[in-house]
Amino acid sequence: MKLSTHSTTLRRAARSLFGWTQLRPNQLAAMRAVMKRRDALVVLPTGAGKSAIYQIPASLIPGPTVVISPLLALQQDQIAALNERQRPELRAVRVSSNESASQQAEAIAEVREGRAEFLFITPEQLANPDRMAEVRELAPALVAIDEAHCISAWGHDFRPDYLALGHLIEGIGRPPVVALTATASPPVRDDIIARLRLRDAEVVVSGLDRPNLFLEVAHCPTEDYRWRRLIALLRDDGRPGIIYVPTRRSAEELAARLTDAGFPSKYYHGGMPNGQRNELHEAFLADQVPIMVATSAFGMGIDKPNIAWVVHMALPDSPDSYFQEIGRAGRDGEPARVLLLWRAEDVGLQRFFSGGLPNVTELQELAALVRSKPATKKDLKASTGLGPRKLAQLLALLEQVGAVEPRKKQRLGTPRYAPQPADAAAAALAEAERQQAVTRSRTDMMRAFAETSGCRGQALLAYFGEQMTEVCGHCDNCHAGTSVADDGASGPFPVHSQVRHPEWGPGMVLNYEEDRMTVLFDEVGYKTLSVPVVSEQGLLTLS
DNA sequence: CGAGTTTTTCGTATGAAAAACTCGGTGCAATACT
Repeated sequence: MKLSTHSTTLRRAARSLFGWTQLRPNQLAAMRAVMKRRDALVVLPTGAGKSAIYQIPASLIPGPTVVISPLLALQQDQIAALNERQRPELRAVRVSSNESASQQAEAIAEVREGRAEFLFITPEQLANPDRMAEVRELAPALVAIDEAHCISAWGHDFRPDYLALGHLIEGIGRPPVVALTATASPPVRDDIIARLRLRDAEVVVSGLDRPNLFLEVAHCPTEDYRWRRLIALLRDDGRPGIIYVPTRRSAEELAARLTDAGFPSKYYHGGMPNGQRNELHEAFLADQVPIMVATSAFGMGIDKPNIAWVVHMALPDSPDSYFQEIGRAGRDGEPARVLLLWRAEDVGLQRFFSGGLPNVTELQELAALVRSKPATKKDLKASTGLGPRKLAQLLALLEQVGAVEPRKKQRLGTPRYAPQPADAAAAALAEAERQQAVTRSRTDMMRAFAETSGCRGQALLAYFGEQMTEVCGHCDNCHAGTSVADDGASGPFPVHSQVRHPEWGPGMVLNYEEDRMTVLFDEVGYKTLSVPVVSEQGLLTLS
């Protein structure tokens, strides 16, 4: 039988390459999809041997593998881990702005000549047409997208090349694609599949519940109370942990204050020099920094098993970020605490981060400019005087509404049946409003999580599309006895069914909790509705 | 959006209150310097 042949081969390779005597059922299922050259989306908690899902099949499939990974520091760790094994079929190289031109050429040559299996690269590199052609020449047999949730989280404004990944993969010959992440709610999964243009993808999702994490939330009326709760935890648990703060300044101030108070701490944020960041990262992994006070920059690639607690000193922007950040605790399986200390005022900052709306006139002028003559970003920057950040945001929006498309030689042009600039600008603004509504509704969901008196494990997993029938038993509310068992609470529409609201348009039913239901609407984001009202007034219809 | 800081305002002068202003996350790559 062909399937079992793959299984045997995979098991053998796992033993020979990684010394593993067995593979978990989810790992094996995902690897088999890759062996069959099927596209796959894999959602597994970190530490569940996610990288091996592409690495083991890659070692067996003829032809190189392109690994698209978002952070250079993370790439470096992954490459080091592979090359440490000293196996030619696992050898990894990369091209990035960190390498000189000759180093880059050498890396490409190694892959071309079969001396290396893995080519690590960023979306930004692939967006360069020369680079894309070079990679296409290598005839990659597989593309792995690491930290695939970044597509959804970063595409819109932060790193726009993430939006174009589907296009970029087609540009290198469109081999089978395997996308991997530790966190992806059902809408995020849909977004990843759509943007990567995965075909008939095998979706592997494993249990997301983390029973050894004790989930705790405290509403803090004052800053002083927040501080005291933090100190109480630190006195209680001397093991290493991470404190997440919302701003760089608060990272520096809190680390100093804690150190003064007898809790030696370091701080970490994106505004620090790279060398210093690397040193701190390494020191933390090596148990030399007991307490790290950090912004969200301290995140991906922190694979430290003995993080015993994670505290949030403000409401995170979304359950997606929150889950990602608390997931770093307790990887060794030991009991770990996660504590969210929040104030209603925290929401203000998230509002700011969710950004202002673009100017319609600027959008229209930009659309007209590209229409008059295809231009590079550099040309557009010169002729509009817009900053690079803003320009990229406006262009991404115009591209999404079909008013701009990438052309050869880094140029941007107008598609054949593109809307007129005025219409394009209006559509782009509407798209920006929609994105903002969805982003803000995620913050609403985060706040709802903080305010619930029900089971937090259940609430969090429901957000990620997992329906728990029992209470989690490892959160403050379960402990206090206020969690209500979700006895298969259900309502008029099945979970994950598509519905339509007269005002909010189409949406997806996500879960039921007591007499409320959560629906994710395409246009306005997450909304919580009362089930009796929905039933009595016929608010929703199946679509 | 909102906290924190600076400037303006009132006019007996002082300093207190009001108003105005500023700042706030995540990283790639390439560029401009030493």
